[in-house]
Amino acid sequence: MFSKACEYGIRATLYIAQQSADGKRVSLKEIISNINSPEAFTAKILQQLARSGIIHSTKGLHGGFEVNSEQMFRVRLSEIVDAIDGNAIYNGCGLGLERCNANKPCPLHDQFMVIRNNLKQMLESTTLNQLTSDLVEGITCLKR
Amino acid sequence: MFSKACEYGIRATLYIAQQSADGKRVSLKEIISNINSPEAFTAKILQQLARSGIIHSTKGLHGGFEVNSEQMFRVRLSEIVDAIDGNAIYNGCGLGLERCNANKPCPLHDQFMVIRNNLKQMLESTTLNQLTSDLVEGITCLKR
DNA sequence: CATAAATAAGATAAAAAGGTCCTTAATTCT
DNA sequence: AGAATTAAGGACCTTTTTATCTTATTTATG
Repeated sequence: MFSKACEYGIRATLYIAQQSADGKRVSLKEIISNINSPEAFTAKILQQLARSGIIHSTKGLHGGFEVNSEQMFRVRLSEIVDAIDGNAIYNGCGLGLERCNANKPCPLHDQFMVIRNNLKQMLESTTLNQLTSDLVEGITCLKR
Repeated sequence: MFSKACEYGIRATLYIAQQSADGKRVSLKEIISNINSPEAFTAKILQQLARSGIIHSTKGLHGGFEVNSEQMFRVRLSEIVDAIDGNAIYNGCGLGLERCNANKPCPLHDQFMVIRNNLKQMLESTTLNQLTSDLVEGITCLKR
């Protein structure tokens, strides 16, 4: 469904958000050990997320990553997916046709439309904030 | 969503089914020109589909591919996807966790469950037969 | 039976995704 | 100022996916 980079990106962002909700800034090392992801690769993804305005990064001693309160409430999962995987998952044809639309649809056009719209709707309506509370309470987890 | 191989596999199978509904056996060259896919790569995928019992192949002069009537009514899209991409799209965790389940769910477990179940249900309930009539009538298409 | 037409199969190549390493830049503490 | 710590960035490597090339094998037909 998503690329590995996108999976790590979402998990990392949620971990950062969880800790930010607690007023804590976190380092790359702390992130990777809590989401179980490869260090250097995760660093690249975090750079990308920071450049996209999804998370905030600070260099130097006591630096690290955080999600400010504006981001906590504004950022939707769709924004992370767009930043890393692009919009092919919503816009592209499920069977790989270049120009597939209601006029000249592929045989699964309507069926895919329903599923993709559900996915799109879910990602666009879910904010970081909504997912952090269950994490904080230990109901959900980001590794294993 | 699906790999390129799977996209070509579904399109090829539907083209073969469409022609089989008309009593015609089709060659690799005819398939690729009608679904717009790379020749040698498509040949590999067709081998795999034939080994999996999804289509039937015949060697030699006047050979080619066809879908017999048993296959036409038995084969679901899910069977093609399973044969080429495996079941990760249904079974795997959306965020890439090894062991994600209702007891220790990832933050998107429930949301993904709904979407995946819809997809699974759609693929498992759709037969080749159901998709060929619209193709024959020119309502849907397999290239462009 | 030779030939042409067709798929099967194995080896190879190219491109993309996944991942690492090393140096640089920024910041803070002493 | 200098050392320590942290992220940023560029080059590089590895694996997987996508795709091709070459050589069998099969079969209908003149």
